[in-house]
Amino acid sequence: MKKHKEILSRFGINKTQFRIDLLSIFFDCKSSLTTHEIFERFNKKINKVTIYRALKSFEQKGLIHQVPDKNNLKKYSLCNLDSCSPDSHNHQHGHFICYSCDQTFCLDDSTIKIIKTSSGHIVKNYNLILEGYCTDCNSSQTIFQN
Amino acid sequence: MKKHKEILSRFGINKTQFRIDLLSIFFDCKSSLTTHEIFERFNKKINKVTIYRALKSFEQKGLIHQVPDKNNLKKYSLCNLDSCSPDSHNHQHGHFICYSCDQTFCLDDSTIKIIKTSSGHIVKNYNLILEGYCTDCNSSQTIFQN
DNA sequence: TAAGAAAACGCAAAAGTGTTGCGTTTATTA
DNA sequence: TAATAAACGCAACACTTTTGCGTTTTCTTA
Ligand SMILES: [Mn+2]
Ligand SMILES: [Mn+2]
Ligand SMILES: [Zn+2]
Ligand SMILES: [Zn+2]
Repeated sequence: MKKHKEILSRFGINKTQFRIDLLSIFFDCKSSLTTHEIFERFNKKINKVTIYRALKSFEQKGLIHQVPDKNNLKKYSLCNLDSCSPDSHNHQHGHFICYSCDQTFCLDDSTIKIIKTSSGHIVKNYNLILEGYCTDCNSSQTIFQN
Repeated sequence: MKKHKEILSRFGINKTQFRIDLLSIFFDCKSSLTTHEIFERFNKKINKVTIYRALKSFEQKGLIHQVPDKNNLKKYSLCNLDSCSPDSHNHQHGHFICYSCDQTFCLDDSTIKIIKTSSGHIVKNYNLILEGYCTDCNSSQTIFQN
């Protein structure tokens, strides 16, 4: 799509077919993506090293950010492209991790409100991790409801 | 120490020398520990597999809990031994991760206050991650202060 | 639009973390 | 003290991620 090419240019990334497709996958994705999930979406036609390098580049340029994952995998979500750049990622939002499907969802500011009082440390960024059962898993597995 | 042996018994873990030492390391540690850091503290005299299995056991029995880590490593901190057990871990506290030294600190309840409004998900647990510069790193690297 | 430079790519190898199987040792229980 | 269970060391393995290098593609600019 035209928009995706324009974004890659703006963030200083060469417009290869793979990177255009990768960006559009992130735009379509409601939650977050692991390397393996991306590999699957390309029907294993792309080299995994290429995926790793693209993700690292996207992250450095401010397109995507890592999200917490219970299985210690690298997992990424699209940034707010207005507030992130090669210079700095600016994230003040929470993440929801589903016990059942392991997906990580970004939560927007309206979903959570945080009030923090002081400690001895200098806080530059924060991330609230909520754990539980996502809407999809909850509706299909009422056993977990209480 | 006597206290550590008593705790291991109470949580159903055999009192081997290594596990006694491991527990006391966790008691001494102000922040959190990776497998590698534990390996170093034993001067590489202990097999890494033994460390992995001890950590898994400690976690299952309710002695330690995993904490978030920027490098996707397994990292653990001591639990509040009054509120955690083999049956369930009960954590509602935040963690502070230092950009400079990578250490993860547990924050007690008085440090943070969280108010969360609803989303479509069912929340079972939460963990607030604060990022920035810890007191030690901050005092030695004033360049980061602003 | 045709070089030349820079970025991205594929393949192979390696590094790093964590797991599993199995025989042996150590601790607990009775 | 003998039987049982837990913990241990070693070797092998699985898996994710990184690095090196030569090739291909994209970008720049003249
Ligand atoms: Mn970002
Ligand atoms: Mn706990
Ligand atoms: Zn789910
Ligand atoms: Zn620090």
